[in-house]
Amino acid sequence: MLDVAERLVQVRGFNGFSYADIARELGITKASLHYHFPGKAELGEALIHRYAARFGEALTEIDRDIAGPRAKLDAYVAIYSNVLSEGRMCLCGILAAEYATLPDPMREAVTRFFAANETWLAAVLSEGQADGSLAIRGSLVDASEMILSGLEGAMLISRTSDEPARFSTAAQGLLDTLTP
Amino acid sequence: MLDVAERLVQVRGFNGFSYADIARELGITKASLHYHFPGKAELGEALIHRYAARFGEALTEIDRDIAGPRAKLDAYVAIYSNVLSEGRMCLCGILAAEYATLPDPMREAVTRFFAANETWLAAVLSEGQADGSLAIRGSLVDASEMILSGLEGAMLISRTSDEPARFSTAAQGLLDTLTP
DNA sequence: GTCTATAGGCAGATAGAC
DNA sequence: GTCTATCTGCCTATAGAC
Repeated sequence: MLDVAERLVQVRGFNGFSYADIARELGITKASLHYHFPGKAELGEALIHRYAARFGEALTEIDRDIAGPRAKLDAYVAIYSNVLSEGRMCLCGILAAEYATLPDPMREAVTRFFAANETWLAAVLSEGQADGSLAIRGSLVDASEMILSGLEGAMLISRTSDEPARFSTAAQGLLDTLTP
Repeated sequence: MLDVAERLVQVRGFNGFSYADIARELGITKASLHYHFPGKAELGEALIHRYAARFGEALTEIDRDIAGPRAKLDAYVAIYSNVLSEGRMCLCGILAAEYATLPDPMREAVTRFFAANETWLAAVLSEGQADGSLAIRGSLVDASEMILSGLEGAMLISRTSDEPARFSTAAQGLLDTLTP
């Protein structure tokens, strides 16, 4: 159920799907869905928490399995690429667009997701700066924000285009600006 | 009426407002709105066309009044900053997030808007490359896509944060990557 | 151009049986 | 946990008077 809802949000947005859509795909009724999540707000919160947790695990795996700041950044971009390959937007990216219409708990969860990503990015950039493999102009925080923004924006725009490679070229161009 | 609708879309998204919202703000009835635009799809199309036309004029003014590629890019970023200062997202940026739910004519208009922006950006970058004031890695098209994506993404993310300066620092960082 | 009135449908949500 | 049945409210949209 969360899988179906997640996909619907990532493709159509939080205001672009209904309980009826989920119910139809699962072959159950809307009423059954309300048993698991009393309201759409609670469902939304659960979706973000699960997504953020999974994302956090992926970042931990990168830290554990991949050596070298640039390789870590490439792996980070690969996470986004995988999401996009299914026609999906980043869950929190699409929720950011609908931010003004979201209930408070969802807003806070979205904000936390971005903050966590920037913290991780800043650590990788710091590592790259220390070993000389990356050249960062300005502060680490600003550079992290720029990368996160650039990737979210590239996902957003590339979904309006019919060129699937578009995201990858934009993302690579972004990372290449960090090459000494 | 278009002004009110435009603001509602930019703040809440196309699926996040209704005819009733516009009617309430204008002090008229929903039925009156249908006289001007038979359906929401037609209203949406009109909004994009007007927005794109206004944007195109702003780009023409930049070309006419501002000398130097970097100064032109700064002026380009300033357009985005002004939009964001009112808590709004770029109209086509927020529509890109809802792309899967949009009627075909709106999709095409959004796609054209981005293409026009990239064409303009590529011309400015080309000028900067020719006079040596900008250093572009990779193709002009790729660099243009990166800038457009970066700005749209920075708008998207900065609206989830309470730091108003966030967009500007990300945008400046993006442009600074083009400094020789 | 704007109104009243209303249609028809779908939204999120609840009660209560099984 | 899932169902049927139902509610209330809002959605887009239309007909027809002024």
